[in-house]
Amino acid sequence: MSRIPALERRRALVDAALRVVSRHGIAQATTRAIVAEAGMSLASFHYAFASRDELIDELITTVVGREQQAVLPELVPDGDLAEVIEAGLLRYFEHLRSDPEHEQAMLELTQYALRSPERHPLAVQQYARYAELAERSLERAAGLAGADWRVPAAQVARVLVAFTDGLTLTWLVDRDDDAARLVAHAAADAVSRLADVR
Amino acid sequence: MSRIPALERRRALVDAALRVVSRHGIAQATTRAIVAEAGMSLASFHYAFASRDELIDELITTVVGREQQAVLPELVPDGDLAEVIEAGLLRYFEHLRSDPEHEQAMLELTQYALRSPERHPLAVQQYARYAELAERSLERAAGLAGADWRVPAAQVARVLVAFTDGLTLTWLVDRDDDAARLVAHAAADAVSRLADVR
DNA sequence: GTCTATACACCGATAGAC
DNA sequence: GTCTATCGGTGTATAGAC
Repeated sequence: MSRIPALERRRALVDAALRVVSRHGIAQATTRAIVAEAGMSLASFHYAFASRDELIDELITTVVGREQQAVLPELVPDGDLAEVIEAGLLRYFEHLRSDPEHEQAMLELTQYALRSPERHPLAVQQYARYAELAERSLERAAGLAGADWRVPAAQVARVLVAFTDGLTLTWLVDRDDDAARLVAHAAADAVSRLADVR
Repeated sequence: MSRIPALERRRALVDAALRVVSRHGIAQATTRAIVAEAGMSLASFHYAFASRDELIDELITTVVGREQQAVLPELVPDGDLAEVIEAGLLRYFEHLRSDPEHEQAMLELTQYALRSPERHPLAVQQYARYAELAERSLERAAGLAGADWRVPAAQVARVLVAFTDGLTLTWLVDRDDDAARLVAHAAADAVSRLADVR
């Protein structure tokens, strides 16, 4: 068989790599650990990927797209703008609580990418995706609540991404649900004030 | 000489380790790289520390205390509460801009600590210190601006720490100064609304 | 106490049998 | 195409000369 098995193999290895990074961190995600998780031999790895770095690159890029649905999903059309945004943030928070290791893995992959000039663009692209997704949600939220952004929505989106990151990181450290919900509430309030009610 | 040289050696190694982590990331902070940075031999390392992990633990704890001054310094007594807080956040942001690698190193050390049960408490302690420091600043800020916190100041402090982290992480990725300043402004606005003016 | 030399485990990557 | 066996390199840690 020519190419499709190789692609499936790559996919299986990327999935296995994500599981290993989630469970044990990127430092422990050696090629050996990854092929063990995927139930393959070491040589099969290098048949599918030229190097470990190549797999990590693919892991970073593919994993971002996969998570797009969960991070900022459909907004509930009840309430004013702040409430709509807060509901979105709380929904993300529940996603974080249900799979903390996954978000921890995402943070580690980001910081890993920041450490090499060749991979830094991957992190930039990753955050651009986040911001793009947040922007669309914010525009829908403003539409639902009958408001208009005073600041460009793209910039508001960056603020929202920053708040989400801060919530994630601090919660991963202290696991304080109340504090996280307070962050969500305060962040939603702050972001909503960047819009005018029509 | 008996003990003081050993302590000085430990200090020199911790300093060297921080420089290596800042420049190249924790993954590259091998014992070899650290002793090279400190100008020592490999054996000298294990005379001062039982293991690499022991040094990393000491690095995490000592480095937190050192940075306390810079993170949230004296507040300027002009303006209302939001302005006072924003000035503090912007001051932190200038600190971040002046030495990005140091803050990146702090984030990496935190995430490193999160990955092992024995070290997780170090991260908790680290963030407790941050929160404690932020709490004192917030109380002084409320005093200056003539306001009272509706929510316990300790909880407000956690929100502020989360916002600071989010600002740090997103700026390290995109290096967008305007976006970071917008985050600072929005965060200061949000946090200030958790207080009542007297 | 401080060095050089080295033990031993594990890393990424590859050769070569099948 | 897929495996086992292995290479060359580097990691942490230590032994032993000085």
